Amino acid sequence: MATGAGGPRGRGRPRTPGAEDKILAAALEEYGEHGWSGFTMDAVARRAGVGKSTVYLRWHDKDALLTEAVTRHGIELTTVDTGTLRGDLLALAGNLLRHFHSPAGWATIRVTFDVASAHERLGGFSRAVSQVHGRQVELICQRAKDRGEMDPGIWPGVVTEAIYGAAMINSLSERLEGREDDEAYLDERAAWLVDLVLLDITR
Amino acid sequence: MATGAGGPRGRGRPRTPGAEDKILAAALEEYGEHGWSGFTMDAVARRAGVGKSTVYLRWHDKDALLTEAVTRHGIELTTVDTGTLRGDLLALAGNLLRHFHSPAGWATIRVTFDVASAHERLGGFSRAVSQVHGRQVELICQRAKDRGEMDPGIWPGVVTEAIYGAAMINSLSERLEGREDDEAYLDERAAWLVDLVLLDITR
Amino acid sequence: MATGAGGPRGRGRPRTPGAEDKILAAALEEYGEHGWSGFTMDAVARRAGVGKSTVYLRWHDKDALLTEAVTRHGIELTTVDTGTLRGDLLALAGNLLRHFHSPAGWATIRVTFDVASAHERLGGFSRAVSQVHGRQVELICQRAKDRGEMDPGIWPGVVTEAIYGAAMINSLSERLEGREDDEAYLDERAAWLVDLVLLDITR
Amino acid sequence: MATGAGGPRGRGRPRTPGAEDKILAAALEEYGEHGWSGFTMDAVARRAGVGKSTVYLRWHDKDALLTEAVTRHGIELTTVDTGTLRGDLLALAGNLLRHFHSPAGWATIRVTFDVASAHERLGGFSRAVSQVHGRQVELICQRAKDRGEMDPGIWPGVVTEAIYGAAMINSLSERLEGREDDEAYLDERAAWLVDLVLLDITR
DNA sequence: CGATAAGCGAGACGGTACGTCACGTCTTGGC
DNA sequence: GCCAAGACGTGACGTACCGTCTCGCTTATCG
Repeated sequence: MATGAGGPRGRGRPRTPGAEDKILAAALEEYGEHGWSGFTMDAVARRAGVGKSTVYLRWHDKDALLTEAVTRHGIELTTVDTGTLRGDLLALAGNLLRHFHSPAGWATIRVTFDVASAHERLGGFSRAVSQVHGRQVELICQRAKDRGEMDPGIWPGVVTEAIYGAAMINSLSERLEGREDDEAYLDERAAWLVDLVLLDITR
Repeated sequence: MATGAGGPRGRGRPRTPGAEDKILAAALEEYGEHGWSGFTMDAVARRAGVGKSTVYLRWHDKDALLTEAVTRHGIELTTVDTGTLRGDLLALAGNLLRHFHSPAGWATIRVTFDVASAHERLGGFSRAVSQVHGRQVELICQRAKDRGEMDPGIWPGVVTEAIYGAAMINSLSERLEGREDDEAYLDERAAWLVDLVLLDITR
Repeated sequence: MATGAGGPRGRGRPRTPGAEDKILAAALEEYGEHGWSGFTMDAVARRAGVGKSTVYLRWHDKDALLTEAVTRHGIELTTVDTGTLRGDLLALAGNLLRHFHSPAGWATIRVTFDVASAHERLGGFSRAVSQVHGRQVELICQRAKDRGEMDPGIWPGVVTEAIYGAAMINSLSERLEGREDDEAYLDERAAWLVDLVLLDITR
Repeated sequence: MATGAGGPRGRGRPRTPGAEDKILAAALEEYGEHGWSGFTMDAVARRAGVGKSTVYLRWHDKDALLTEAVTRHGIELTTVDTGTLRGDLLALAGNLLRHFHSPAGWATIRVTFDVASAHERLGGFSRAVSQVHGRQVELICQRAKDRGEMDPGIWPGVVTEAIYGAAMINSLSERLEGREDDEAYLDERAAWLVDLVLLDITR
């Protein structure tokens, strides 16, 4: 992961400010267009208009770059406090479905699976994904529990797995079948999904 | 995909019968051990004890080999007729969870996601996955409908997506957290999942 | 080298009579067109209209085939008894120049040089070339000595080397310069060459 | 042929200075030890201690590398001004005989013949050989003509062909017969050859 | 005549080298 | 000391050819 800003302000030329964002964006675009094979560091550097050394100065290798590129965009997921559990979950599920249907969101999924396959280096990324994504659901559940909408004994992971799993499989099957994006359909699926989850946790 | 059997019985030396299976098995093992990067055709050929030409004679490139290796093993999933919808779904969910936790099953997922990302060549594979996996659920649902256990108006795709999505996300989260396999836990999850689905389709 | 005819007349199907000549001819043509690199056994077999096994049944490997193809054609060189040393040498030199300018003759030279570079297996070929070519000159010289035209003390090798070396370098330089074949020029060169040799051996 | 030195001084890392010489030397050694077959680019790169990309960056393919390797060493032939035509020719003939008996010189011959067979790409190499080798003889002849030792009407090519052809055939026949190198014999042959040429051009 | 044997065209086989390409590192001059 | 450019050593890619092998077939001799 890139060395965060700040630091003791070294002596030489400072790192070009916009470089990191340009590179991360280029990485995501390349990954989206060409997939893992066909995703080359040279192409990323060329597309970002920087030299390879600038890339390798910030990320140790290909995996690290791609992982962070994907994490950054996956992290943008936010939730709103609508006042009801159903409203919160509806917003989350809708965002998630839309996210997974976007190139960046889809890339997130793929990288997550790749990372989950490599036992050695999953530390940072899995933690990031688990925490960032899981945290949102925990917040929602906590609010619901505070309001008395939800049994305090229920583990929020159940909700997380249900929503994320459904969104993932939905996105996958649509892609396999070549279906087109359809906002109304996504909303409908979100509603169906949330009601199912509510049914389950109040069962 | 390898040229199917049969044909007009060409004139030259026939292709070595066992070669394809050996190569596919070697491919799966290599993929399981080393992941996509680190999966090399030379290693597959060496492990299978064949020359590279023998591999490339059957599969056009790395992707094609891996795709078929994974499809073959993903296709082995079968179901049993236990006499009840719940029993059928329990067997399916249990098999699926165990499958996705195995190296070959996990590889299936990864390759499926990769294939779903490449719009050009998903034809054969996505059809295979959709049909083979979807067909099992359709059979189960048809039997349930015949027995009057299930409302004929329900689209089996709902069941498929729920079970596969849950199995997938479950396998993913276990891997991300480094959890170990646990038969009892898998059975418990399967039961929980099936009951959720039943709750949904009888809602 | 191919097993000559005759033999005890085995039991199985006899070797197809014309095959050897077809293969040798095809080999020479391939060599002439594509050189050593680009000279492939598959192409030879295809051009000759036979299977590879038919080729390998007769020659142990590529070298052996090419060597014999070239030897066969190099061996066709014959001389005539014109009654005078100068006439005999003129005929020989003319034939030789023409031979080296033909594709087959040029191939002979190239293969000879290749063979001369491989110390292990030059046995058969070098003997063939030395004897076949050297023998002609020896015969001419013997007749000349018998007629009293030539000092018996002169080693015929001198004549051989002079004529063959000149013909070889002549052919080489013409090729390097892209000059076209020219019968009259060849005859002129032959005459000049022979007179030079005569000058030398009567010196 | 490798891009000559100089140039506009590009921006990236300069090509490693010694690499070309190391590679050319390694190529000659490999060729000398293993001949054309058995001459592999991997082995050349390994022996030179460089990567294959470094080789292919400079030479387009195997032929180009070998051709230049041989040209470089063939070009080293120089002559001395001994003050007499016979002395100059003796020195040249001696050098040439020794050159053709050395592995590098012999390789020059072989490659020259190969190049002379490929009509497409003989441009650079044949010109190099013709000019470099022919130029030496022209210089010798010019000096002889200036001194009045040689009829100005004689074309120096006659001398070139005679000396080079004799040296070539001599080296070839020695190799075919497996004769060992013998300095005294080479000098004797050189003297005999030069006297023959002198006899001819003063005839 | 049928059995036996070898040649034959076709082409798959295990290897190995080809020439290309990407990785991650290193080395310039310029900023 | 960061940067763009690009050469470097390494190693996998997918192709092509080597020399061997295994088919089904043909063409001979021998019993």
